[in-house]
Amino acid sequence: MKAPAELTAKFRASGLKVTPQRQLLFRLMHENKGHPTAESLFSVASDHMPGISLRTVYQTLTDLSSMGELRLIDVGSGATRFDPNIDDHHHLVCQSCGGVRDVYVSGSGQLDVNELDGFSVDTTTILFHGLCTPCRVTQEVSSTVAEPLVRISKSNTSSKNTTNPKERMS
Amino acid sequence: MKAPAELTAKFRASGLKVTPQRQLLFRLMHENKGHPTAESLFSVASDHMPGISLRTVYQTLTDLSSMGELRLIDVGSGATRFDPNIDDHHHLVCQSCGGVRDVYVSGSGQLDVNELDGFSVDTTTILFHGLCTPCRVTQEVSSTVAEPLVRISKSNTSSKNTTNPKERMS
DNA sequence: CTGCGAATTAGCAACCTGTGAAAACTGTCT
DNA sequence: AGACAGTTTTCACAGGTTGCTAATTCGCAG
Ligand SMILES: [Mn+2]
Ligand SMILES: [Mn+2]
Ligand SMILES: [Zn+2]
Ligand SMILES: [Zn+2]
Repeated sequence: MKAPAELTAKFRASGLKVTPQRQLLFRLMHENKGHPTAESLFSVASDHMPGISLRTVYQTLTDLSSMGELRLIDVGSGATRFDPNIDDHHHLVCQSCGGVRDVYVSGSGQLDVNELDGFSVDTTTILFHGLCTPCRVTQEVSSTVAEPLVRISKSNTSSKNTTNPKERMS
Repeated sequence: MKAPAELTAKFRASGLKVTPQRQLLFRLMHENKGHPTAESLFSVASDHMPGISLRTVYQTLTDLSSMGELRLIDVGSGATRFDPNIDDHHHLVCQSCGGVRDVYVSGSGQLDVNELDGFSVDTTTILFHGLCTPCRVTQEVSSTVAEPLVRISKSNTSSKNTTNPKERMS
């Protein structure tokens, strides 16, 4: 995403006003290396500017995206994610923690598609679903240790073992 | 998706009962060549069995999907779509009418991904966004005819020209 | 055939994400 | 400074999906 100063100029040039809320969001997104949801960005923005509304966050983000300064991505996790990276890239999505990471793919243009049959492709989005390293590790551990086959114990010790990798894939 | 008879067996083997509702849904999905939403399937099911509940449709579809007989796909159009085709395939999504069509892609395994960096890929989903033939045609037409550059006319003839291709891509 | 436990239904409530609308507010231009 | 158009905020609400409960039905193992 462009720097706040450039966005400011671009907004004004488009007849859009540059408000403190927008400036804040310009900055937060510009500095952002991840793929925040509106809600998570709202939460961060609220720390800097209490009182800002979620509606404004949505508004500004969709403005930015329709100006091509931002990409909207949907990894199927419910909420739309906003991507400050507008390079041609794709995403890794961890099935365990939900983390999303950028990935650059070569050869996506040479995909052999059958029965295109008149359909004209505009953009291609690729999602790689799998496990990020932290999640894969904890999974391996818990699978080697796994299930003590129910030894003694009177009341099945409620297995609240939903391992929480707390990784940073945002 | 497997045939109703096989699903019946599989359900019973899993200790699930085979009710008329489930049988109907087995059949409707088995015969389905598209990518229905829960709601649209509910609507069809209701014709055959008035009184069936949307809740049951959701229930059965998620049962089927967790048994691997069905795939859940999210093309970003709001509602989850249920795909009876569990072959390894991908989708064309029309940006104009929202239609979804199957497409078989070769070479998706040989995509060169940079910085995989420990992430282990399980499945890859590819969405080709673009225009289906009917939509492309009406779009071309309306763009060659398009915008008479405002000639005379007193009141800009309200361009209610949102062309409705009514195609069958479901 | 019977009985038990599962499944369905109806009628909600709740959740999440996102949008529409109205009223109050404020950036920007002159 | 003043006017006006664009913005923010708030609140309501829609769409999709799941959760819950109670009452009833029903599949199916024995
Ligand atoms: Mn990205
Ligand atoms: Mn499909
Ligand atoms: Zn992970
Ligand atoms: Zn179309």
